[in-house]
Amino acid sequence: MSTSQPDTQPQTRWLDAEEQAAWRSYIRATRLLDEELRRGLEDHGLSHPEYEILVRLSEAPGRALRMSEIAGDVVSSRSRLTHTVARLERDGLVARRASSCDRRGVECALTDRGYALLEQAAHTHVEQVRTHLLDAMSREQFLALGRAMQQVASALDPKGLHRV
Amino acid sequence: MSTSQPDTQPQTRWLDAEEQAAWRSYIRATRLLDEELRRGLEDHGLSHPEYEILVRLSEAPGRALRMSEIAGDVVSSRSRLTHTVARLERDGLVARRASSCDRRGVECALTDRGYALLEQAAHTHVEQVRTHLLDAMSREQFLALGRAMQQVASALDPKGLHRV
DNA sequence: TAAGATTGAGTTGTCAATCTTA
DNA sequence: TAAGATTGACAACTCAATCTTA
Repeated sequence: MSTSQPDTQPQTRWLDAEEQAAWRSYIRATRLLDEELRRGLEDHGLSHPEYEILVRLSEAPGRALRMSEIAGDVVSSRSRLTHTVARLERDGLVARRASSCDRRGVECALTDRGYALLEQAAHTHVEQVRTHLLDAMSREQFLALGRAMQQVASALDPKGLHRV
Repeated sequence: MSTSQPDTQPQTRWLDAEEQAAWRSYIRATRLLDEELRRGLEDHGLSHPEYEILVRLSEAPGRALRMSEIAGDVVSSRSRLTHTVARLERDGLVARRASSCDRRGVECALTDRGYALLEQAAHTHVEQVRTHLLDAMSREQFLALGRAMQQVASALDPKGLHRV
């Protein structure tokens, strides 16, 4: 859409040429990177959302988390998380059990098989992140990018809860 | 996955703590922003991929492009583009016709209805981009982010072709 | 009444196979 | 043979409705 038109609708703050170029670079790079990472994980039979769930579980005490905690961590709707975890469970990578404290809740635990697969996938994945993101810029640029994105995340989800 | 383990597999360059934090901020912010933008466009009956296709068409001479050009622009597989454009055509937002020069090709043109819808959706969308991305950081931060992402895009797709 | 989680129906995306023309 | 584009089968995601317990 044009960036500097007279603006018949009220108060739309269009992007100027530089902002627009930056925005398009952002969109294009995120799309290309997503695609690249998807292909890397595909070789291990994992989608990116699935991979991230396994990562969070691997870092949790007892390698287990409640469904709602995972959903907040990986920015997923509860519904999507249920479907995704159902697949992971079908493949024997995680196991679900009723939560001990809150009987409405469900705990999801990483299996040994899940951990083993994650160990393999992580090599590929981290190497890809480094190659395509870190190696494309200076360390300082990357850390600055991280700070900027942290600000974005905080503004969109101040409590880190990611309510859906 | 852990960031500094002994590394039994060869030559995996793990992320250090700062790099890892930056990477997670990036992932989290992009997920949250995607979600937010999706909801904004939903009110206009458009997905983000659909919106981007309409934008590219609106900027093209004659408001028309070949399918393969669109695919490169918006980083989509040909197959996905065909499905998406089929939906846009069903809704009367674009129209396809055989390419004049190359009879293998197909041209896709924005309809008046498509342009009108885009004009409306663009207000919402641009306002969201500004609110959630631009307003979350300084202008210089944002332009720096754009430069970094431009480097990433160039590395992933040097010719700007996005071969799938 | 609300929170945690799941379900099923419909939509969108992926992959491999196919068709047409260069 | 290869490039442009499409197709259909299958997988993943979204939304609204449902079920259970707090």
